[in-house]
Amino acid sequence: MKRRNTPTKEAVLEVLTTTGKAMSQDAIEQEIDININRATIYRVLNRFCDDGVLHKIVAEDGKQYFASYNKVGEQEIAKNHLHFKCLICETIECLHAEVNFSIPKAYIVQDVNCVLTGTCKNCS
Amino acid sequence: MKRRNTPTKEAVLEVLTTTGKAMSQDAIEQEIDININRATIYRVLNRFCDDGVLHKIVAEDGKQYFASYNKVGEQEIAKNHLHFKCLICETIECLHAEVNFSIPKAYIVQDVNCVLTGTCKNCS
DNA sequence: ATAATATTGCAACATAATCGCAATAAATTA
DNA sequence: TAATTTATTGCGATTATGTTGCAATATTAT
Repeated sequence: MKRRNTPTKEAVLEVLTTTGKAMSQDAIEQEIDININRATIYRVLNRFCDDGVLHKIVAEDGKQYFASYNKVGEQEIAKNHLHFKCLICETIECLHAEVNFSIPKAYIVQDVNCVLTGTCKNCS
Repeated sequence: MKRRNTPTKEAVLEVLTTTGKAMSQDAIEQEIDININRATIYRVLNRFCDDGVLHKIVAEDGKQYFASYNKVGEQEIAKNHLHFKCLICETIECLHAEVNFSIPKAYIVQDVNCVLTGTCKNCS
């Protein structure tokens, strides 16, 4: 399905690439000047995920957070990376660090979803 | 607050220690013969978590899964361990494997929530 | 047996996320 | 530029997960 450029998409993507953090739908909505419907934001976010522009993280609060692979002024983040949720500033950050583990080789790993919780470098 | 023994608690704990898997509230409810209210199951599960008997995992579906630290006939599982969600049999398993990562020391890690997705040893 | 209070069931509530459908708007074509 | 196609949006309704208040019940201790 062909994509079209809309103010909504641009606004959503702009917020995420600027902060470089993983944000929830309502946090994104608050950061955008224009009014965008909740359902629309979710659809835009999910479409970006399908297209490999964004990725989705589910935190221990059960909510979905979305983050760009490209933060402005930084290198692109790897597909398999860690996430850090700070309990102080309540942001979720993508870390340039791989997750390592050793499990029996009978297991076939397709995806890694790893969220660390604690105090981030700005708040410690 | 003192705890009391009830049929509900026993039934819930029995299911989880027998399977050794992480289960959601509705999965637990289905496995129990007697009828137990949804809210009650959640309260029992959360109380067990508070008491360190169970632990809670949030999977990428945003749902909570609960697992015992002690599976019958197996060694106790460590606090910081991996979880594996099989896409075939749709179970969540606690793995006897630690998560390793290296991040800047400014970060203070309090908790690790790591769920691998793929095909488990029984389904591969 | 009685009293104290932990536990339960029920209903209501809160929140996250999705979906159908009609209206709108972007991109393509004439 | 105008017309056409169809991707996108907004709205409302819906689903699902999880929690909470409150009265009724059941467990434990006296």
